[in-house]
Amino acid sequence: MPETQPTRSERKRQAILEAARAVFRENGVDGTSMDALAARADVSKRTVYHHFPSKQALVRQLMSEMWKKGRQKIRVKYDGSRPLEPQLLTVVGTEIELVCNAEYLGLLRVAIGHFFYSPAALKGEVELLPARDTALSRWLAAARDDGRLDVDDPEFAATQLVNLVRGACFWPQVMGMAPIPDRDAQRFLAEETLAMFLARYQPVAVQGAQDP
Amino acid sequence: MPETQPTRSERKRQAILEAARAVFRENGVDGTSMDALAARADVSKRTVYHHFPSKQALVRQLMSEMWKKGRQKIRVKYDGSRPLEPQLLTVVGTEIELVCNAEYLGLLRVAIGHFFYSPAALKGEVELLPARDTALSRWLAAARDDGRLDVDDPEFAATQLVNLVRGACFWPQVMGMAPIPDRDAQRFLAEETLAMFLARYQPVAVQGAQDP
DNA sequence: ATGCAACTACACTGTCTAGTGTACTTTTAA
DNA sequence: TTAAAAGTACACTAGACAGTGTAGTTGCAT
Repeated sequence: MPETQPTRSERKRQAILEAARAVFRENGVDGTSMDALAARADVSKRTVYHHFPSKQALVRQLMSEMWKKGRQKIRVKYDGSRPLEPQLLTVVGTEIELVCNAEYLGLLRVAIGHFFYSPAALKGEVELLPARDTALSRWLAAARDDGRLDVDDPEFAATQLVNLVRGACFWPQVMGMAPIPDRDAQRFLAEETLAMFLARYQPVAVQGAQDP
Repeated sequence: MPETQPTRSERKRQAILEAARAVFRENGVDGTSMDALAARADVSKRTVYHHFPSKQALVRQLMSEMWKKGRQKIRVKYDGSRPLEPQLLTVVGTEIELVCNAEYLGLLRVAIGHFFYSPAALKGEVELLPARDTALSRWLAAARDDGRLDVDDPEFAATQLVNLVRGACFWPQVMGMAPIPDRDAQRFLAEETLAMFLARYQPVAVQGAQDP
């Protein structure tokens, strides 16, 4: 059988969603007419309305896609038996990876642009990120209770950490003012972020090495 | 003479600008009709068009106000004869103050919302901030050449510094997702930012104190 | 082949809004 | 006082756009 498994209807539907992702990211929801969207998807406007009852519904579909993506791998479990640095590097690396995902970033841009003037709605849509914050702050609190970090306020420290990341590879990209960093730049950012964070919060070694 | 010095015309003009600042910040330029704006300014729509030939012109006026505000006090001069910490604290404090100014922040929100989908225009309008970045990175380079900071890449270090600030008191406020921090919170942020930055980049003291 | 669901072209409605025209009133400056 | 400048109310034009109605066409499963 040829690779074109999905039915024509399904293909059209995907073309519409694909076009919506692209054109909403570029010009915004309000900046895109349904006529323009249909043209971009190479589909008649009537077909768009066949698949989605309204523009709002189309937007909601994209939002729920994004929401699913954002929920992946929040698991950050503190492990007292493993050295601190590689654990934290994994956490930071995961955060960077998520946020450097082109499709996720694009959808987030759509959401932020669309809800810029509805702070309540925006807060709701973007609060998958803060959910990660609290996971991180719990991790930090665990490390502190274990005597391996010198943080007074794990919540504040967590926001410092994510601010170092997001300032470099989230906000500029959401604003469309900088390209997504490549692998090397991501690795560099992770390492430097970790270095700064540990310089601030890792207890000074009392005598010998902590991890032999 | 009574305190009402300015002419009626001037008062109307100011009322229009004031209303524009408020209503554009809340609902965006595109989300605000000229009728709504006139009503908010308690002025007839025709009067708005007496003072400003078009909506665009009104927006431009607000942008140029913002631009003027943003240009103030970029002077960061490295002084080899003064201790490092208070100098840098001043720099960080100034950055925080600017960015916590309600009116400036409001105008920047208008600009960002308005130009969100015109990255080129947005870049132009917001690049007063990056101008500050390079001033800061020159400062850091000077401190390094003086042997008082251990930075390899002053530009990167500068963005780390401003990211710590902006992640806390710029982006959330521009997005309308957090209130402007009060004096105490600003001071706390400045101190913690400085502490983290110096923990990372201040050379370890070789023997005695560096500043007696 | 045939019937149905999906698709297309296109005309159309209703609403919103930037900006204008006009006739009249109020403020201000000479 | 008076004339011009500024302001007001309100009706209006023109364009954009979400969404609908319709009549006819295409793809596909039986």
